[in-house]
Amino acid sequence: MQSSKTPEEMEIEFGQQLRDLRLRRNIDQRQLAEQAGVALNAVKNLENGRGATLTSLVKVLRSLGRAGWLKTLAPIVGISPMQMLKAKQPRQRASKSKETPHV
Amino acid sequence: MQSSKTPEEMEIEFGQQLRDLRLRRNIDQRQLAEQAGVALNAVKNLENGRGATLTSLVKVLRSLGRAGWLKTLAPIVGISPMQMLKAKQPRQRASKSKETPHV
DNA sequence: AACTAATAGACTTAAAATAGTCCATTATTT
DNA sequence: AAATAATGGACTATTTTAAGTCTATTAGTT
Repeated sequence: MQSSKTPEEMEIEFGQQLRDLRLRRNIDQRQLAEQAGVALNAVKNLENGRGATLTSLVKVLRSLGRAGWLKTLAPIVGISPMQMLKAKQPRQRASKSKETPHV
Repeated sequence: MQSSKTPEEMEIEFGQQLRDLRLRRNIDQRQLAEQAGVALNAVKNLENGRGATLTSLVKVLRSLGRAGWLKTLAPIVGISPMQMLKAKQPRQRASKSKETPHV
């Protein structure tokens, strides 16, 4: 079942997590902004889900020591060593026959 | 050891993961943009790490079925049931004594 | 209870992203 | 190998965010 949260709600909840991480380090928004190299307003926007850029997010995550999280988006789908031998080079573009897999 | 990648590099690698997810579903950028409710350019920006908004990212993630990933940023730090009883309400602001924990 | 400091919100200007369109390039198909 | 379709890149106008500053509120301290 899809949680059917709106993008706005999701941004707010996401911001709460960012705040959580910051508070665990016990630094205020101003300090975080400084360390991350963004404006105080950028941090406010992120934590309150009021709209932000991916760049601001990345800088803040680095500053919070959670940059590694960004690498966990697309988990590797492992294939057996035997199959690996005859594995084709991965697609670089979507193929013509539409609507296929649904992973 | 910090990977010391620049924010720019990180955005590019992140975009490659987004592309990966899209290709697993075998849909093209145009289809993804439509489904997500963003412009084709927004998808291009995301996948090529050329700058994007958090809103665009959230919409695209939803469309790719990876909205749940957004909830995994700040893992819960569990405490024992006994300690839970006397647990104070969590901080809502950073405290005065600066530079403390380093989680 | 009074004080202090962290955060929210509004405002302005500059910078950046979105949306829409067109053309060039290149992977994939046939 | 030729045809087709997916993607990259550039461009313009519009919208959104960043950055900087100020004020109001309120959590946390003393």
